[in-house]
Amino acid sequence: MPFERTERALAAIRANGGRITSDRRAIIEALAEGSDHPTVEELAERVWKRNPDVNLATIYRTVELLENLGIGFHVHMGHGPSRWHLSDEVHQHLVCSVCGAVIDMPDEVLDPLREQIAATTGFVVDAHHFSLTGTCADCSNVT
Amino acid sequence: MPFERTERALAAIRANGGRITSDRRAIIEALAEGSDHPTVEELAERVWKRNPDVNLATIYRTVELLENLGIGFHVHMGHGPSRWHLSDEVHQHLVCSVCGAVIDMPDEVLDPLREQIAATTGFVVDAHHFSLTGTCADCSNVT
DNA sequence: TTCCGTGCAAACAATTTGCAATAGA
DNA sequence: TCTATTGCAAATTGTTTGCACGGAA
Repeated sequence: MPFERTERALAAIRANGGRITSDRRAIIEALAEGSDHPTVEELAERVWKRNPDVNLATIYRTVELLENLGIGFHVHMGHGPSRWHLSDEVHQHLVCSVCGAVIDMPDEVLDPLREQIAATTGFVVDAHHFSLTGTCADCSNVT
Repeated sequence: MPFERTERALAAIRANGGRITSDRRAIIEALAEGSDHPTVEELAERVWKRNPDVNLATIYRTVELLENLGIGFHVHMGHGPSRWHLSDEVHQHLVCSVCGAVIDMPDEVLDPLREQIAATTGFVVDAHHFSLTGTCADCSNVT
């Protein structure tokens, strides 16, 4: 699975006239390896296990490239740095503002809201770009 | 209205053992004066019309104070700096990622979603902290 | 052989902080 | 008076950029 995603991303870069470098391969493998949402710093840790010589700026440039090609996205989950994931993992994120826990939700949970908002305002909600903040079950109970 | 909100905020500070300074009064008046969501820089412009000597750091410290007292909030609306508003203006924001337009929605639009998520996960969605991104009616049509 | 991609270090934007001076209560 | 608040400048954090070199195609 991670392998397929890696190859698909590399193919997209190639199809766009971009070059496949060992740096890019290491970065994309590191991003495809988990189903989580690493920050650039966290991604760098993984990349450096493969190739310690990859520069941070290169990682920034590569995730930006992936986003421009529509195969990568960044999400803001609370304060702090952006978090990155590949596009075949689109879903919503519930982030607890007390303990920081992250709960993934299928993208469709927003469908009723989307329909209502589209009907009344014409606005098409996309919203994977931001997470939904709130309080998780554990933190709600501890009061 | 802006006057009342200003007095209420000042009272909350006083009730908490804080001191009322001319800087804080100017900052809160500037924030209460509109129903919009200024960044700290934009807020500073308004503050400086009242008192040009207020330091930026003081504005940062004051909005942080308001937030700690529960009478002010910041929202992330797309990239760029946080935007601030007083707590009696709680609502959701739809932000168009194409043209940047901001549409305010009553907070209750999220109620059905809140109920569904609470029922299935126990997570209590708060969510005024982030805006909902997407594409506004105009930008959707232009394709 | 061409350019694209990369390293490096400096630039940047938004925000925070330490500390001495100042001013509310 | 006593301590919270402020100014100032420096430090931080996350990210971007200019430019010369090196490596894919």
